[in-house]
Amino acid sequence: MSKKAKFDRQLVIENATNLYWEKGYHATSMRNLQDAIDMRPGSIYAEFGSKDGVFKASLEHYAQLGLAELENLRVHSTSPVEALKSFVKQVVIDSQDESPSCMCMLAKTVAELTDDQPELLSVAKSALKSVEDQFAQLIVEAQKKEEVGKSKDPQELARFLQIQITGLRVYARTSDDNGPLEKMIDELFDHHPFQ
Amino acid sequence: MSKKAKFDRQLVIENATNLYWEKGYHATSMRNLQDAIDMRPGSIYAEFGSKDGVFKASLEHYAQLGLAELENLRVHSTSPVEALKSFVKQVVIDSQDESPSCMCMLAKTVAELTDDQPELLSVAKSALKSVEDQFAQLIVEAQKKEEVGKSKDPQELARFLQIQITGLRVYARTSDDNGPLEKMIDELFDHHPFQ
DNA sequence: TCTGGAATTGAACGAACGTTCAAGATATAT
DNA sequence: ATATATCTTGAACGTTCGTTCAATTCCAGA
Repeated sequence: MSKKAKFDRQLVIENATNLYWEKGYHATSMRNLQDAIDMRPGSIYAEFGSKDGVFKASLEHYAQLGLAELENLRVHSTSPVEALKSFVKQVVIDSQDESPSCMCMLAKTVAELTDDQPELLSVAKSALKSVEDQFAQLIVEAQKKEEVGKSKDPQELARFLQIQITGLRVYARTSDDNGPLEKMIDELFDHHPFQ
Repeated sequence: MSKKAKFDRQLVIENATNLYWEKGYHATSMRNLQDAIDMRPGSIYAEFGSKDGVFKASLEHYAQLGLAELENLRVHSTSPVEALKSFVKQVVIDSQDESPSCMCMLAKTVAELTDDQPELLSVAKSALKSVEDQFAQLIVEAQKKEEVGKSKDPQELARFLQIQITGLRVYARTSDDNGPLEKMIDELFDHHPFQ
């Protein structure tokens, strides 16, 4: 019965994500959002409830993007370690030109928001945790293939990787020379704690 | 001749820094600031020119704080490497309870701001660079004392350290278990690229 | 073809934003 | 004691904020 919504929810969330990713939560206004997703306030509030609602949907979409990309690299690589290395290079190096921000949107959110926004904060934190868990799974696979020593704790290595990525991405934002970054990533998996 | 300003500029900047450090640039309003530093708009604008002016002064004050702390650890340690390790532990572990935010204010700023605020961004970036340069100096000292191999590039190690700190601090914000962090910091200087 | 219900629109709301400035207060020099 | 240069105050400015909602548009089912 009656009318069907005419906007494409997936596309709307994509556009919202790109805007929030670039500008961050506080610097993005509802009017910026209205322009970016081409919806009027009434429709936005009917669909998402609030500015926070759109942001939450964006965070979740962003996390899915990352997990999907990781999965994509996994199935297209023979080696789990190579998949991880490609992922790191992609987010640290390639994202500088191709993405709304060279920062990880989740890290950016965790850095920006305070406990005034507990729900958004917790969405970002647990999304980071899921990515870390996927890293750990890939490391388990790597151990099965003897690419990583079996005495290593996968969760520990995954945490290490997460920390490297965050540090590298922030650093990438402060510098315009990618040379050192490439080199650091190449060496990442060749030394402690990986080897 | 005539009247002297009655507010304590140093104290005002300290309070402003703590507020901006906690909430970030965009989430801090001039009215928040007025309360935190106990000044009325007229006086603030006479002294700092704008919200950006206060923020810039805060960034510079924050950077000086960090450099001073590093210097303090240097003169009170026999070993440069120990000074660096203490610094890392202080900013990553201790800052969680004692500071307005467990994030580095400079990294937080670099992550939050876009090129819409080129001057503030560049202040934050170059402050990060000065800290990195101080790290490098300490590493040169460490090399003289044979605590670090002389074949290593001090600037490279300094960059590595900067990246570790940033990564660790963001991670600290996502997790409430400091155990892994302590361990990672302890191991930081015992492996590649330091050894 | 008509109609009922859902989706869309955009003007409008009160609040808060960064900033200005005239009026008042105050310390110094004479 | 008075004059004056400077600092302080806080009301007010125009703008933008997140959000609401009555009016309108639109389409599926009869």
